[in-house]
Amino acid sequence: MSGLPYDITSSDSIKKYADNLVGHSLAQVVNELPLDAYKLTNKGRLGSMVEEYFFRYVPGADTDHNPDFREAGMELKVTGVVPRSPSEDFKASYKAKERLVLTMISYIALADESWEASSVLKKCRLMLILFYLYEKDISVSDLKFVLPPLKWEFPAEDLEVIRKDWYTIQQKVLDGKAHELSEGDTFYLAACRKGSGGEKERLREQPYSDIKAKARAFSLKPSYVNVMIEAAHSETVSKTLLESTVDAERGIEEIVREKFKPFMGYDVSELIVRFGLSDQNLKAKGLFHALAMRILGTKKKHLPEFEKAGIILKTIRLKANGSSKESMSFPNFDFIKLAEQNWEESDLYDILNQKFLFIIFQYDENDTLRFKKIMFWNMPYSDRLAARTAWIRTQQAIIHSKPSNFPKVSNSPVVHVRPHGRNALDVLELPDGSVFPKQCFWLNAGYIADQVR
DNA sequence: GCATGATCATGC
DNA sequence: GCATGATCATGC
Repeated sequence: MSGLPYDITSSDSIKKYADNLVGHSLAQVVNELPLDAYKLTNKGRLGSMVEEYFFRYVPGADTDHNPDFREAGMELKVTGVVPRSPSEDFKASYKAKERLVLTMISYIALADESWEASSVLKKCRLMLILFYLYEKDISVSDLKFVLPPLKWEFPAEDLEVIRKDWYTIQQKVLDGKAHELSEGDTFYLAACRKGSGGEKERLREQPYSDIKAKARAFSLKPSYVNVMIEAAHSETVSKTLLESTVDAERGIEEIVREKFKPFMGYDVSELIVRFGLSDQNLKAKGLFHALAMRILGTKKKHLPEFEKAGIILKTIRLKANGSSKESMSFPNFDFIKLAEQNWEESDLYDILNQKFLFIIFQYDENDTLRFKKIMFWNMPYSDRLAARTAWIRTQQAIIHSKPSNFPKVSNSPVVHVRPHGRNALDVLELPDGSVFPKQCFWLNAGYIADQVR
């Protein structure tokens, strides 16, 4: 056995291990970095340091253009991103700092290769890309990794464009014009300059001309890397919860518990980074909901299994003392419709008969919000009776145009009624023709805390 | 443009 | 410190 915390033959296992880097710098996740690592500011060293100290993986001498993780057939790439300016109308809020260098070009070898047997394809067919936030003059050990690691396989159409690019570059070499290569020659794959121009350039030989050419490497253009960054943002782990009949046999509840279990006790801000939500608006009120869905493996707001089972996912923030920070809202109701319904045909009746999945967070003594646990819940019968009483009082208040009689926390033990619109001007009509701010039923914060305990 | 899933703000 | 009223970012 390798003794490594991941399976070197499995690209998925390697990727999963790489998740541990997200939100951190190398110095934060590796206990014993050599001292000089803290002084290095040459970003080019980061890739090999990640390989050596994080993956603790040092493959044998590579004379044959194998990918870094030879057994898994996957090349590791570490590349810098910088924030996009807010005005740029892109989803991702990072962009590539630079082109992504794939492998050095040997003009001599290139002349005799075919694309299918080329060193660049052999090495980079499958890549694991780690994105770090570029900062000037920062030690490489302190650079933070952002975005989820991206396991990248070129889409077939892209690979075709790249194949043509590769032949364009090769043709220039065959024409004895390696010294005239330019990044503008090609579309996705480019022959980029390698080595700084300032110092005495080390020129290279080319096979069909005596003129020496600048050292170049195969690279993906920054624009292409930006597409990869988009992909890292939007990558979906899985669309469904139950990925096999084996999962299905174990049941929704167990699978869900398993998904959340690894993150119990985690600082929520850490999870937000790990699940690629860090660059979204952290004030979005659906943030924790989005986080929960990502832990479940989807970027969407719905999971088919939850839809089918009628499971309502709700997030709860508890204070350090165990009381709930907020009451829990439901969709707003139509006054006129509610006035005409029976309890059994009401929306609230439906909701309270459904199964809930509570995702529970709690502030610790240091005011750090941590993921505490999950809980499947449905409302006990006696509490549904209390909710019915509140619903009937609400109906009476509507019928008699007395919104001030809506049940309140102070006079209703389980649910109460409160505004739920865009603002006070977001109104609906009452049966008497007047309007009133939209309202909805809320589970009392105190009641939630009791149920969670 | 509105429903959704929430959190924020304030007054008692 | 809680109850109540108000509002927000987002996705469909």
